[in-house]
Amino acid sequence: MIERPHPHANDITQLILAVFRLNGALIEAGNRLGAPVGLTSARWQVLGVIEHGPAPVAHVARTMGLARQSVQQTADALERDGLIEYRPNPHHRRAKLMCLTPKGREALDYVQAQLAEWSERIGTGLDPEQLRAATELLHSISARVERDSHDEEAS
Amino acid sequence: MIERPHPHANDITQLILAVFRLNGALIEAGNRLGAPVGLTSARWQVLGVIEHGPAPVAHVARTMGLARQSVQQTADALERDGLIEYRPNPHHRRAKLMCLTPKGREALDYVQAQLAEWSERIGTGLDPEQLRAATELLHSISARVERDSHDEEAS
DNA sequence: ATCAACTTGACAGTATCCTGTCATAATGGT
DNA sequence: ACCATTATGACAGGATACTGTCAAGTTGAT
Repeated sequence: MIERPHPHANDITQLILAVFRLNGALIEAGNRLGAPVGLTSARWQVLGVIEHGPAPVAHVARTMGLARQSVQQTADALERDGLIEYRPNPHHRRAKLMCLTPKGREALDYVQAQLAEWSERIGTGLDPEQLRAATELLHSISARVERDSHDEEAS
Repeated sequence: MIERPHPHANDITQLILAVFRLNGALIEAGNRLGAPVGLTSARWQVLGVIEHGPAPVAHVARTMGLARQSVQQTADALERDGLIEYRPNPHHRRAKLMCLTPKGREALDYVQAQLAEWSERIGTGLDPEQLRAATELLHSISARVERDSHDEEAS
């Protein structure tokens, strides 16, 4: 009799705990990384989205998979700190464009340089195949979890 | 010439994004799961820790890897909702013990039953070997990230 | 026994995410 | 041209995490 793959609930639980833990560690690392230029994970991730061209808040939110309002808060903070500025949008009167200021550009450059070094430190010695396999597995689980949530809410 | 495993920064970035996405999906799923009995992910996870015996807030926080103060807020909310109650601790006058009330027990039972079904739905068809391999990889990355953060803060 | 160090809960403040709601701007079908 | 729908920013409020600080309880070294 051939056993169909059927993981114990425990295998999944362990993976979930590992995801929670890594998530926390990554956010903390991101905060440390941007701290010298006054950026947090949330803030430099927003800057990264408008790096190659201005965009309205709602567009950035969609790109990042966050609520419009969350990004709005972050963006307002970035404006207060002078890292971005809002400019009129020729195509939409309400949806002002978020633009990097020189100060924002400088801060983002710093973070990206730090991030490159960090990736190098973290990644050396890891097997690229395993990384890609794990990434694929996580995606497939995300898809299942999201679909399951969606199905339940429909029923 | 044998290539030493040396992942592109991109492989790591992709894994990080997958972790963020799955983390979000899991929290949302946990919230949905406990909603019928008024529990969120954060709350039933706390209940789970004191399931097999009362414990003070600080102990629960250590178990969960959270700050004492975060669990305190959750615990106070659980007490307001009548799911736990604080009892005097014979071994420590300040550190009151968090105890499940019957109402809390009932809610936790419900969540755990739901969780079992959920794990079943999510887990079927996944390869246990891959799950364990991914878990191990995530742990190893967590360890690297945490050690890296720790080293930087020391220097 | 005393005192320093640690632990604990409490309180204040902050960051980041969320939902809900509103008015205004843009869009598409009739 | 009109109107319903959708998109957007603004504002309010809540949940979950954090740090910092304080006073009180506990513990251990001397």
